[in-house]
Amino acid sequence: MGRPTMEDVAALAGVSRALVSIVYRDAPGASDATRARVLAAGAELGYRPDHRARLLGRTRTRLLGVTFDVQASFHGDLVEALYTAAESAGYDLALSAVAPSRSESRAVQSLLDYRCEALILLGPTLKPSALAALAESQPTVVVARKVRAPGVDVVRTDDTTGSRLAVEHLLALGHTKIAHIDGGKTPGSPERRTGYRNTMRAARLTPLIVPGGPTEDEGARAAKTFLDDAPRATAVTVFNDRSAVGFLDIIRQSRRVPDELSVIGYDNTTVAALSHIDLTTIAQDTPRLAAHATTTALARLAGTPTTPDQTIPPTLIPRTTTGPPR
Amino acid sequence: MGRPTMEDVAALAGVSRALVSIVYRDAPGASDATRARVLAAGAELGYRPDHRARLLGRTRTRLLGVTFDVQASFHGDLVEALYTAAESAGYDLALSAVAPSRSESRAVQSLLDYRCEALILLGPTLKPSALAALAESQPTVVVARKVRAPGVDVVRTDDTTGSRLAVEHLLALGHTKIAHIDGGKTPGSPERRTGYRNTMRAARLTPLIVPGGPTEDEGARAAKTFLDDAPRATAVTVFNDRSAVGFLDIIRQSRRVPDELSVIGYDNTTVAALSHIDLTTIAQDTPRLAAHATTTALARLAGTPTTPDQTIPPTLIPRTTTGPPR
DNA sequence: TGTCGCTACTAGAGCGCTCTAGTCAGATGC
DNA sequence: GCATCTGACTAGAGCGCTCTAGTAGCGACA
Repeated sequence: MGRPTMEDVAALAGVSRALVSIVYRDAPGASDATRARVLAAGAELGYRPDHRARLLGRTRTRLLGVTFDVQASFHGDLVEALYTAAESAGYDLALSAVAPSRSESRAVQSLLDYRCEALILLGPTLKPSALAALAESQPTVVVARKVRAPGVDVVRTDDTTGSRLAVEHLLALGHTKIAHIDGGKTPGSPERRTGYRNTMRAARLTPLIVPGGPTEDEGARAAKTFLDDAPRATAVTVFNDRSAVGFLDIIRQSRRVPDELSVIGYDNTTVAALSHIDLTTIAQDTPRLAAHATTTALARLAGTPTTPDQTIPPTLIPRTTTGPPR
Repeated sequence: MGRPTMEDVAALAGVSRALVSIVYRDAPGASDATRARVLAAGAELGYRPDHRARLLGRTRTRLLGVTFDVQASFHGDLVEALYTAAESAGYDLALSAVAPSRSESRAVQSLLDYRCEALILLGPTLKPSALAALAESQPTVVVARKVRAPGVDVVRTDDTTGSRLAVEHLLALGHTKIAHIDGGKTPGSPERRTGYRNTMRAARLTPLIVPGGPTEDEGARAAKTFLDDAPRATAVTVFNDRSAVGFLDIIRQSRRVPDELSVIGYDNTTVAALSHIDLTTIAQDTPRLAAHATTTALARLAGTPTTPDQTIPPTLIPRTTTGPPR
């Protein structure tokens, strides 16, 4: 027999199936008394509308497909924020995980099979051409990656501003000898480098960039280069938290942090927040990223023009790895 | 007009809708020639079966509902493994995230609305009574948490064995003075403590347990207690990786690791694998956990008797925080 | 030649909803 | 008193599939 259907509720309440539908959709056309009676009958039977049938019945699925990397904790934050954003727009989320053994195109296909109205891809690695192809059949929003693909909307953090915030924080503390450990050719690295350089120049200071990369190891390696290249620097902005953690691990052997050296990371990962690391960092504004992604997808759906590349300003999270110079 | 339907494919291939269904379900009853012709027509139209309609049409949804914590990277591993396990059983996964702003019961309800055949809950925090209630309407498997609730199957790592492995690794390296930093009243803590104690006793050694907890801070605090209580210990097994990382951070100020002190964590988190931490640890066998969870759910579905509490042995991941005593 | 058995296919009734196009009282207007 | 309107409710046709029951065609066998 399985779970109760709308028919069962209708029979118990002594009304038609259609009326039950009206009540459960919260649509106009039922008196308050009947409404209450139907809901009571539904509750008694433990009725819950079948989502599949509901989706099939109406033209619009009110479903937003989201792909995310199962390992990226930043994606976790975004998914949470997307739930909130989608819900307030009356949409539901269909999640599809990307993992080493589950490719992104696989994940996307399964979302399409559910007839999601739009796609929100978190940090996708698909080629621009593949993204453009997806965008042809439904609105496609890329979050947290800078890509140019026709028809694809991008919502990302303004990394140039992020870097500027980091440098300005250090300037405000009184630092003048500020170096930057860069992220090599990682996405986002050019923007963060530019933000650093521009802010330094605006303050009439000399930028000093140490080559680095996105991992702890590269941060650790950069620490050695840093000691040689910029021994007199009193502060450093690092490409990201992971790199900063590796950097700190080495640098602490010869410098007290923050007394002798202030360090800022980027991303506000959970590792940065660990009490024994307690890294000052730049946080991406996940609720706004999520809200903009949702709004953009819905705007496309509605045929409203969208801004294809939106940047959201990040914020500084001051912790204990930064302080005034000695 | 939207996406092509089965009807469109049928028309193009010059066959009935039912035949197209047969072909796409890979069911017997179509000649090879027709099969090819139908698939060609489908490909030409870019047809993909509508998942919702497919689910509605058949009695069984072949859908496994999974709740997971969006922040727990361990859950990420499990989700990946579950995709693999479910797929080989011909099932698909419906994911529902649990987050601070999205309660577990919320997540479960949305899975039920999709008429999942069974529920797989990763580290759920629901009360046993709530779990039992869920188990009444469909198979419910709890992964990575020890709970006793009628009708609920549990699949978890054998933590006693995990602790034993840790101690045996240290014994094999030649250690005899081995302490344990425990996890307080965290789930799993009693089992891990027991495993440590039993293995020590079996080796005719005196167990020494230092109170601790699951976080970095508690690990760091335990490090101070440890230096007072067990100054002569040459090795220590810590409740989990997070605690071990905090412990290491403090202990390294007075002891060289592993020369003067060997340290083992538990969980094999990504943090443990970071090259500058490189923590020897105990890894949970996620593929097997996932496989057992899936198998158990399907067995319940089939009416086969299940083992309500299954434990999977973990494995030791040797890294550089352990070595022979000086 | 009749009928049995097969394979290859089709017709059509669901699945559990949504939603358009009604019906049918009873209130309102003139 | 009659047409008109409105609010409350129902009938029934989909949505895009699955799946059971059934048919058509054909070779085999007695």
